[in-house]
Amino acid sequence: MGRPTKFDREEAVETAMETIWTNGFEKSSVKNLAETLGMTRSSFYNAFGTREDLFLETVPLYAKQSPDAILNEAQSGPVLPAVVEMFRAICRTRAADPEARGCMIINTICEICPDTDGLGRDLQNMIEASTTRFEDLMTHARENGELPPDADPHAIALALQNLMIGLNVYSKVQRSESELWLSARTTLMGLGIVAE
Amino acid sequence: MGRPTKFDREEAVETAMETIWTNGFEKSSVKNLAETLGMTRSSFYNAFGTREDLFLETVPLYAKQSPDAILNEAQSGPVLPAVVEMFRAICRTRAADPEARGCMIINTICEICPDTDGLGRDLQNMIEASTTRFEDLMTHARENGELPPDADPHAIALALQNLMIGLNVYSKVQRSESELWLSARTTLMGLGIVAE
DNA sequence: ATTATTATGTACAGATATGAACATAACAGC
DNA sequence: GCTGTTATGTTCATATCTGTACATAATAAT
Repeated sequence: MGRPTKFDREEAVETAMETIWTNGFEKSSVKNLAETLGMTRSSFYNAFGTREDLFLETVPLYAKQSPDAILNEAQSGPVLPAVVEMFRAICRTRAADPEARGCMIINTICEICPDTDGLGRDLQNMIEASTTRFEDLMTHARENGELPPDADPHAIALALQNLMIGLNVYSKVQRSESELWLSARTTLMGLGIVAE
Repeated sequence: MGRPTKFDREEAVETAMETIWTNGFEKSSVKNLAETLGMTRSSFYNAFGTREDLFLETVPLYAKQSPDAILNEAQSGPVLPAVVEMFRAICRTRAADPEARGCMIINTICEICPDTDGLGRDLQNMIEASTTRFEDLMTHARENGELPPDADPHAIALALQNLMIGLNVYSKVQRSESELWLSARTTLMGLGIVAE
């Protein structure tokens, strides 16, 4: 029913993600995006609604390939090695990116926050969810005996969240993987997440 | 000699700083800035050159009131308390800003980096200088006996630099001073910068 | 084939941006 | 008063961007 779309939506969302990731949200104008996607602005508005709508549609796709995705897999057994591996992956991935794009989500936060309503609110919620995930993992680790009984999961989670944000931004100017990892590892050692 | 300027340059630079800090570098167009400064674009170009030139002119002014300015004062005696006080000041200042603007320098890095030449290069150098300052302070602290002899000033400096970047960005979505400080304090305790 | 539905293309009207060219204004010094 | 110098104002030529409005094209269902 109705005229069929000339483009593949999934493909378009992925292209949009790459464009926004590379050029930033604000620089990715509707005109720019529509041209990149090979359609008129008219079709863009019709297919995706606002630019913010499309951005939100790219988020799950981005999340799938984000270094922190491994933390979403159900952990059986020790959790700290997975956390360490994630931070290692952040350092590796960000340093390996020749375009030094950092993290699309955190870049967008830098660009548009503060913004209590709309997209800014959504981004804020994503960070909150990430922090909660860290806290759950730390609580689990304490129950596991991976962390001492007097460890504070909430405090550690906040520190990890900050470390994660920092690395993704720092990687834009600090292009050495080993220096990034030294920064992360030193912090993680202090937090008792990595042993030696 | 020549027609006198109608505006006070220092005042104009400060206004420009506030504008860029609040709205971001990219959103501060020459038109926008010129209007805010009460002059035509023509006068703007004549007085300041490019937008990047003006930005660089605002940097020393920004640096003067930045929370990390206290680290530039020559330290006689213990250095770690000054470092702790600086991180406390970052949390306090960023949380107290009703506009949640974060740090002007780091915001601009997020916006325009990667960018190996031009303004991006300058910003990269600023971060490098900051890291070196941390490393000097940590070396000093080790000689002072404030840090153990086996402490690694370089590694700690990288961790502190990352913490600093993280806090300034995190503060845009985490608006609670106490949560920010808990994040920072937990990291600092792990690094042996703050005792209890 | 007609109809309803949806995608797409074109056009409008206005806002914003850039940088340069050129004229004009206001001063200092001779 | 004239001249050189610099700040400022005006205008030009373009380009980008936004959102909407309306026409057209291509399908599915009847």
